[in-house]
Amino acid sequence: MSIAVELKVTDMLQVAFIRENKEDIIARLAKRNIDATEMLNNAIALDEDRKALQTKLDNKKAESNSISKEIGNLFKSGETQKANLLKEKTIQLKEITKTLEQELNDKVNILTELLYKIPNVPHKSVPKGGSEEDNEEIFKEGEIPALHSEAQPHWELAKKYDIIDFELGNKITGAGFPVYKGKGARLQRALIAYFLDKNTEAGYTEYQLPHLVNAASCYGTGQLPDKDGQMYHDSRDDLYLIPTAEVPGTNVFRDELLNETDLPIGITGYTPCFRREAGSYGAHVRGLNRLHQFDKVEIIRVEHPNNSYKAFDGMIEHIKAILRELKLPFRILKLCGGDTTFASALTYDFEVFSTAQDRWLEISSVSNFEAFQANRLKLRFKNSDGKNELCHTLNGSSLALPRVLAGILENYQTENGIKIPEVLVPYTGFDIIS
RNA sequence: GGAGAAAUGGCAGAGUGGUCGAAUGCGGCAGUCUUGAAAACUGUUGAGGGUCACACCUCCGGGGGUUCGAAUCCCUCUUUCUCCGCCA
Repeated sequence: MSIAVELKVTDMLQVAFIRENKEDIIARLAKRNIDATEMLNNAIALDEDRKALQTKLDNKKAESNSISKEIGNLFKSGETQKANLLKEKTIQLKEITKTLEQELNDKVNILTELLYKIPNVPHKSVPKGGSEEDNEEIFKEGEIPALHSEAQPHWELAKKYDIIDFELGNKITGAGFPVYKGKGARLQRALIAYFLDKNTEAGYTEYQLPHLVNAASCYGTGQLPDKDGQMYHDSRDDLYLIPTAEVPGTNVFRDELLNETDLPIGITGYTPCFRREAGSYGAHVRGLNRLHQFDKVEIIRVEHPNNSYKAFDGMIEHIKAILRELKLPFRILKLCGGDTTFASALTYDFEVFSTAQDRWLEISSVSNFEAFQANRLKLRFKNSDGKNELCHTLNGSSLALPRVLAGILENYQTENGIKIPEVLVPYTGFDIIS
């Protein structure tokens, strides 16, 4: 199915932006190691064609409209013969408009499909780079604990204390679908409740969202067409299992026209996330490091464009505060162009140090999408001039469960068992797993 | 699953073939009044394409059809509501 048909996209706002900022866009997309010159030129050329066709068609329609009006008047004044003569003429016009319409449609489809493949333009501050090697560490905090000599990675601990069963998940579903048991399950639930509480305290409204979404929602946030194949898809009903709460959460605002005073909006929600992770394998995907199904609490913001980067900073501080409370050593990376996701203009990743694995684990990703998603979502607000303007959208994990859990298990392990971070004890009801 | 009703601008809600992009109300914006605000009154206010600006074109849930002409008639899909049935 064509994308344009799926989404009824007629909005060409993006092309106007491309035309005016072509050089700047090319320079910035170069940070993603993409040479967009040809793509942008194509888009502009296609749009020129589109306009020409549109004008031609419009003129034919105008002609046809005025004749119809005339016919109406002739019938009223009883000049039937004249009217019938004119009818002949409109029939010819109809043929012409029909072909033009078809041509225009095809053109729009090609253009729309092209536009959907252009990723967001990175923020000025984003470093150029092709892979995670080029990410910039911009912040680091917390002490890396000195573990006892028998310290183990979390998958060994999970087995030892019988709190996560990877093999059982294998039987029931397949690899990457672990089963949490006993205190493991309880700890998981505690973390979810704790994160949601922290987020609502910070002013986010809690939502419970659908775990399956339609294709339009996936286009809205940019998972389609970019991530087709990475999502689980039910072809019978053409629904996708959500890869993140970002998709249903941001699509709450699809096709909305807000008042300026409605902004900012912040929502939070817990959902499981489903990812096919096609193509990933190896030692780094052991245990909880990479799963097909995992839990995550997400925060999502809709902001006035003038305020979105300030809001971004606020989200970073919010997540810092949570990690401080959990007393986990963490660092923040500014992602380089190549590592920044398709829809994002600026992304910071939070990583927790896993002492037993001696490596950093990504536990949160905070992004400002600027108007990229809003353009696809048709999410606008009426500004003080009375004009409709695109909002900015942001989101971040607050937080992703499995690796936080891995970090806790590994960093809090002692010879007597795994201690529970103080702030979680009210939620778990126990203070050690032994 | 069965029967019926409905889908119109930011919201509510009129409109059954040309004079309808669409009454009216609310909301928004501007003004009068006020020290300021509220109330009241006056004016203004759908979206997109296109243009230097006009003109012009498109949009009344989606798609298709009838007609010279469709918000209005027909078909179809989707969604919502009411009643009945079933059910965690």
